[in-house]
Parts: sequence; C-alpha cells; structure tokens
Amino acid sequence: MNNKAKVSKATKNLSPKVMEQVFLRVAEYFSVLSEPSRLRIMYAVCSGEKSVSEVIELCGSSQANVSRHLNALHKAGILLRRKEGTAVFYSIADNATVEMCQTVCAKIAESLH
Amino acid sequence: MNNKAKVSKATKNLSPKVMEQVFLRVAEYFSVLSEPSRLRIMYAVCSGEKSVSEVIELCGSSQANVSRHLNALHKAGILLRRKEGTAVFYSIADNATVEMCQTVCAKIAESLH
DNA sequence: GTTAAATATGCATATATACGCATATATTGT
DNA sequence: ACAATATATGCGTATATATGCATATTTAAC
Repeated sequence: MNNKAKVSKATKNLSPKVMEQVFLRVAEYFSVLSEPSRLRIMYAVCSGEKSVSEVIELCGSSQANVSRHLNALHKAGILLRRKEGTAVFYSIADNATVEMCQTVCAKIAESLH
Repeated sequence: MNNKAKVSKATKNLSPKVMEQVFLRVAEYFSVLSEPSRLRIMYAVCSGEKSVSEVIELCGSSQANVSRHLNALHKAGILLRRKEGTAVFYSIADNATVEMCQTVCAKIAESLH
C-alpha cells in the first residue's frame, strides 16, 4: 500500500464526531506553525539540536519569548526536549514537519520572485 | 533534479531579509489553516467545487461566517472563486494544500487511536 | 550555603480575529 | 420597478495570544 492509500485509509470512514476532533487538533497544529517567531525558531533548530541560549542568539528574540515558543513547539510534539545541567536542548521530533515547512517555504519563496 | 533538491534550492542562499518575508508569508499561510471552521470548509470543498450555500449546508455554520472564511481561503490563494449568476462557487486552487492537510489529518487521526 | 547562569513563568497590555446580528450589494424572475 | 435569493460586509464583543518586564526555579561552581 502506497502513501496516498495510507492517508486515504486514515481519514476515510471516520465518524463526524471524530472528524471534528481531528479538525480541532489539526487546527492547533497549524496554529503552532502560524507565527513568524516560531518559524524562525524551527529554522534555527532544523539544522541540529540547539540550546535555548543558542536559539536566542540565532533568532534575536527575547529570552522569555524564545522559552515560551520553544515550550509551545514541544507541547505540540514538534520539538523534543533534553536537559543537560542548566541547559535545555531542543531538537526536531519529526522530520515530516520540517519537510512540510520547507515545501511551503519553497512555494512562497518562488511566489516572491 | 528531484523534489528535495528543488526545495533546498528554493530556500537556500536567501538573504536574511528575504527569509523574514518568507517567514511572514508562511505564517499567514498556516494561519489560514489554523481554524477548525476553515478546515471543515476545506473538507467540504476538496471533494469538488461547491457554492457558498452548499458549504453552509455541509458545514452547519452561519452564512456570514462561511462567506468570510471562504473569502479568507480565497485571498490566501488556497481556493478559486467563480461567479455564476447570484451564486459563487469555490474550488481547490492547488492540490498540494489538500494533500498536506490530508497528511496532517492522517497523522493526527492515527494519534487519536 | 551563596552566588551566578540558564531557563521558565506570572502579570499586564496590546493586537488579532471569530462570531452573531443586522444590513448592504448583486443578480434573477415577475 | 419590485420582490426574492445568494453573497458580502460593517459593527460590537468576546476570546486568544504575543510580547515586555519582573521574578521564580533549577542547577552548577565556589
């Protein structure tokens, strides 16, 4: 079974009640990715695991904001968290999300030409 | 050149200024998809062109809301608009968006089990 | 134990936006 | 011209959330 078939199978035959749950969750998921600050953070982290401090440097945003955004991305299951001493490291949980963002970025970047 | 290479080429070597523009636009794009009401509408329309009235029936939302959401999806370039008499028909502009939504829906649906 | 460094969080505020309600606009049929 | 239908929009309100500032919490070093 190819990927397309898998997707169809996963979303077909779902009750309206479950579909509603899915829509709610998917909306939350996209919502996390609908902030420039968080996309900037994703861009910083997608090249490899980064500490909060490193993300702050790379993104030029405030410590409080970066911390909150990283937490949001982690809560959404998009970033993994790892503590080491006083530092906290974040990394990409699922490459599919990054690939999706890159696809969208590429489309937008083209349309800017 | 395969798709992955194309994506890389489209986003690499962009100046920080342009990247910032891209992040803004991508955030807007995801923002449009971050509402359950609009996802419901996408689901209604992705099976084929629909008039506003049909979408209202399928989604059970108010006329004013459906109209506004359809307009938002159109403005974002996600839906096409076609007038015919007093009716206005909306349809999917780019299948890539639908496929992306379906992929995310499938992932979420699986995680609900 | 105290200090310093890294990270998280409480609070206030400003901004965005989804929705309901009413109304405007456009098109068709009489 | 008028009425009916389909769609869009102005306005007020409630809710969500991004941000800055200050402070709390955690861990390491001394």
